[in-house]
Amino acid sequence: MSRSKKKPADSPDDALPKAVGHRLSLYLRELQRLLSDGQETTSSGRLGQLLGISDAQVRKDLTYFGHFGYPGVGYRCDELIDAIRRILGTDHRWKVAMIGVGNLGRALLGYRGFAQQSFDLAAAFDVDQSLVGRPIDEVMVYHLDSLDETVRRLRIKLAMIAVPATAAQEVADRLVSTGIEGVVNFAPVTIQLPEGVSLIGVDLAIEMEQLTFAALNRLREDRSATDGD
Amino acid sequence: MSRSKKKPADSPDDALPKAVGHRLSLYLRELQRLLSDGQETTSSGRLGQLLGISDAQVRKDLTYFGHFGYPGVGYRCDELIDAIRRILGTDHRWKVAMIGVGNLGRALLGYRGFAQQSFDLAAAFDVDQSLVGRPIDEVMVYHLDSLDETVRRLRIKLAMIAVPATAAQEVADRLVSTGIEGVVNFAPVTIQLPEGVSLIGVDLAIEMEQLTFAALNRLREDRSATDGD
DNA sequence: TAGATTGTTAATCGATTAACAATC
DNA sequence: TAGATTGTTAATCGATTAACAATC
Repeated sequence: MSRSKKKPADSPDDALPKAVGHRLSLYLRELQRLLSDGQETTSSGRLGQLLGISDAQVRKDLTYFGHFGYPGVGYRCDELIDAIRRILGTDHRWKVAMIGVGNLGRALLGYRGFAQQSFDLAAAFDVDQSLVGRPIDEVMVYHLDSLDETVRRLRIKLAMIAVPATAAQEVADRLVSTGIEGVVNFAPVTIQLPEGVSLIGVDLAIEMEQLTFAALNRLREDRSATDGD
Repeated sequence: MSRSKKKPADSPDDALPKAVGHRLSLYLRELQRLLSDGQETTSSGRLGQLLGISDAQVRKDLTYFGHFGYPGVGYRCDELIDAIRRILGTDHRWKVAMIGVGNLGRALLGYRGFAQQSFDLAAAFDVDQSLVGRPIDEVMVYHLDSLDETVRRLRIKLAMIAVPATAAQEVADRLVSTGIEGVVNFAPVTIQLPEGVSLIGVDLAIEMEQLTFAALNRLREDRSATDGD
């Protein structure tokens, strides 16, 4: 029997509920801000208040992977930051490839927020020969033909797809064959990946749609609340 | 009594479950692709397959706001597209303001995907005088000081925040006072808005963290699946 | 008609919240 | 000690799935 009934505090044996992941990132961002504001400790109540969720939710999320709190006191920001980074996998750095150096890809190459959270843009790729061979924001641009060779040589494990929708699936397939571990797809199209590769889709037009949907939904709520009286 | 027990087919009186909104956008994107590929009809099974969700889920989502299907046949793509756009609010166009014309803001001004889904970038704002007064990608750049006046004059209802994290909350507050209806925040910080304004947060570093989290979670799953045997 | 697929109900599953003893 | 806050259990809530009669 290689395993006890209770999980060890800091290396969970079971997958965490899906919804927890995103909140962990929000906790981390908030904790980093609190710490840089000079706050040494905080509480589930405070954290929940800042993020608009309940204190019980915060504590529950954190207990999935250990016991970091001090009853009567709260949590030490630095300890909790370290713990969450371990869970998210950002306690070490990751190399990232950018595929597509058009409008959006170029902007993302210049975004400093990635490096701050342990992601290093290690290479960019495009089919436009006029872009190849020259760095953009200190990231070298390679021809897409060298994708497999370059990704393997530099040991890149993650990629962002910022190519036109029509090319996204083919690029994704080529990335998979390099042995990549995860992909963020910015192209406005659903792509299919095999089981073993993580996929996050970010569609900017869809985010805007969620805004108008929420605005209309608010009207629908109001209507049903005041209706029938 | 102004209302029957059953909801009318195409104008729901109750707010839709939160999780449904995002899937509606995915259905819409897929339907538009199917239609442009010449598919006149599709089915819940096919749609679910393309998006990796169950056929029951698709049908359930669609029945929240009506009966569009033809038993034995499926759904007409064009009808369903129209219906979903009505629900999302993209059956008419929306004017959008971009606040912050740095790296990211500029890239977003050039993104054609917004216009395709009914969002028109109507004005951009920055504090950098050297940018003010000249259009970028056909969008005029105004000084942030004229935010209130310009947003009201152009009847802009939505905004994107692409300013540094430290300025995001103040910009958000100023937007609220113009009477804006919704905001997408690209700054990596939590901002607080009053009840009546919709807020979507898009943090690109957090999306990357979700990728590494998912990759590690996969390992945790495998470990617990093969463990204890 | 036989085959396909919807709309809908009931059962299941998972996630959130409330409550409180244990702890500092 | 009194006050604050954790970790955890049980109750609640909401979302997903399975199943199937109704329909074309």
